[in-house]
Amino acid sequence: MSAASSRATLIEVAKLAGTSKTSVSRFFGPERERLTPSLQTRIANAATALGYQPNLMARGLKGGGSRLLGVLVADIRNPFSVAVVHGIEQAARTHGYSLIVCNTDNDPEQEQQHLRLLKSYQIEGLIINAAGQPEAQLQALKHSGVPLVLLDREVRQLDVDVIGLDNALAIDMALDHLVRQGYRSILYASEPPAYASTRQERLQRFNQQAERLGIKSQTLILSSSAPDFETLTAFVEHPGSSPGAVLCANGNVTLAMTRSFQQLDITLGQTGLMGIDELDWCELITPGITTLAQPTDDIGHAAVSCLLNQLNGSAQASPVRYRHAPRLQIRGSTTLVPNF
Amino acid sequence: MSAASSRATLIEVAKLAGTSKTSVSRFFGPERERLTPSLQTRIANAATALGYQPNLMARGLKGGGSRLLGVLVADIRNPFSVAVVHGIEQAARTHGYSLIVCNTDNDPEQEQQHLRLLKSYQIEGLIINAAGQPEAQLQALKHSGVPLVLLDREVRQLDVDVIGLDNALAIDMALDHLVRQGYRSILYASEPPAYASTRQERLQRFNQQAERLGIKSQTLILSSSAPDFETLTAFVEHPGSSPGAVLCANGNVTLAMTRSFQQLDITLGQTGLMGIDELDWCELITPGITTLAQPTDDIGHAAVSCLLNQLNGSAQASPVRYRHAPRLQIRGSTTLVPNF
DNA sequence: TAATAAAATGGGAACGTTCCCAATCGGTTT
DNA sequence: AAACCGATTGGGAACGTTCCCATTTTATTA
Repeated sequence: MSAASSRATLIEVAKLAGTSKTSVSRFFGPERERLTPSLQTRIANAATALGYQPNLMARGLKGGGSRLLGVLVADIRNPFSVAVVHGIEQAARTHGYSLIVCNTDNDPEQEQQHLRLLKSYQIEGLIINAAGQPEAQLQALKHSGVPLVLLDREVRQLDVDVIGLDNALAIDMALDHLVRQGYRSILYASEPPAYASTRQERLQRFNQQAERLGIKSQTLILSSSAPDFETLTAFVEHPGSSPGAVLCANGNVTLAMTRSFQQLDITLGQTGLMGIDELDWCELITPGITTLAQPTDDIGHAAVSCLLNQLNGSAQASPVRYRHAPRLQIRGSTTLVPNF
Repeated sequence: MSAASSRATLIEVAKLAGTSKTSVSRFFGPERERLTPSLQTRIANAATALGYQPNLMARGLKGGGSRLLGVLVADIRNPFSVAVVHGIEQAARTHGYSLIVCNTDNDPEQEQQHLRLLKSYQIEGLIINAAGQPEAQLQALKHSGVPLVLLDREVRQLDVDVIGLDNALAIDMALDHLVRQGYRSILYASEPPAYASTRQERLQRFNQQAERLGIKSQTLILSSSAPDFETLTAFVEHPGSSPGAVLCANGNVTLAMTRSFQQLDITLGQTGLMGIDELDWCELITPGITTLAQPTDDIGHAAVSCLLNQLNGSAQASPVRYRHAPRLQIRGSTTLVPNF
């Protein structure tokens, strides 16, 4: 019995329950109600007696659906990504789906590889936070009928639903807050915008709005190697006629900038610091770092329901672009204190 | 061609290549070398022409192995867990395996559910960071021939390989460091030790070694609700005849304690603070928090090779208990500075 | 009560692979 | 040149499920 526990099959259950495989199959599918109550209990008993677990591989093979969703994340060690995956997992579970989570470490090469793999597993849907521009592969997937949702980052020339932050709103909220707090010169720090639509959108909106609001603005693109102390020092020492603040495009940048502030001994608040993405430690850096928190669970849930909508055929003709609003978390790093 | 791209099957490739399904199957399996070079190229051409991708569901069904590993994590939002999963993913990928990652949110109920599910997917191995004590289910899995590896936490009465930190060594290193820095009274802060063997081991070793070293010691079990300010205040104000330090059992505790230190306005260093688990922000809290970093990638890799060993039949008779050494990262929070 | 409709159940094929075994194809040896 | 051997190739069954369709049972109507 012990070794057989993994082997209990539909047919064995049927035999024990004195019925046919078809009925047992129905019992475990959506047609359970079509079965006579007495048959239902007989099957239920037999199944539990044998410790039967449907073989999802077999089901996936015959077209009953694999009940698997693919999740392709660009950087699994990014807390934002993990938080979203957490949301996805919750939502998926309540709908009876499991996740194959793949991490590309921001490497387009690995991304291609993983995409091929996910296809092999007959996933019923794919949520992808693209690292490169895997346009061709995704197009192929889409054409072969696999529902697709882009997470956070768009892919050029690919007409599928996108779920993420309302980047324009986020930048507007940030600028509004900073201006309201008295900062008049703003340095926008971002990772290189190439290949990540989110970075481009935010950067573009920043430039646009800064001009519209008549703010003295400047941009700093972080290289992956050494921090750019010169630019930062120059900005802090000559913020123009009024106090300056640094706005960080995402959590990684906030981390890097906080480090730089400390190394250059820049006082938080006196020079403002604000970041998109909420992190555990933002409240711990005295006097606290102001952030725009993304509703990560909501984003995850939205991604899943988007997928399920497509699965149920109730897909929109034109792709949806679902943009979530951030939540402003005000802390000391954007409070201009008199210089003692 | 577009809609057919997902449908290209072994047989179609065989037909195009003018050969049999068996040969094509061999081409994609470990027996490729048995094929004539000319046949190999013919098949390769046909396969790429059709964009063929093996259907892993079918393979999993027929006993060729699902090439899937299950990973069951207790808390996916814990940076330590994510880091280990990252290591697991790397190692798994190089061996041609993919991951089904499930998160239990520390809920034994969900754990049971996920275990059932993973079994359904015919996973070839399971790496589990247990939330509860799912002894029965794991025993059953083991008996049905699925290789098992416990991550970080043991499960009672279950004889399988365990991979994790060398907890005794970690505590010893921490105490050694703290004593060397001049702290003579130590408060050990931990989450409730029930159901998490790691917590028990560390706590036990702490008590044991503190006594052996003749250190004034005390224990604080964090409740999940409100922080225990009284105990902490009392400890800081009456550390006995000499300076006191707080040792945190893991990253979560370090976070909670850092928060408490700030709220109670306790000066880091003057009262020591040290934690097991390295976190992004530990260097950012002035003057930096001393930690014991776990070699997370190594742990992930070890877990996978452990699994593969079992798969290759070269399993040890008695389970291995693989304990990794932490790395001491010294920062200002454990440097006793004169009180100005 | 017979005829008919509706509901419940069962048998068989199919999904795309792997594996076992049989068949064929080279080249050697006598 | 006949016979043989190893290497290479191919045909068919099997894996556990779902789905289509045929069959049986039950309920409804005339």
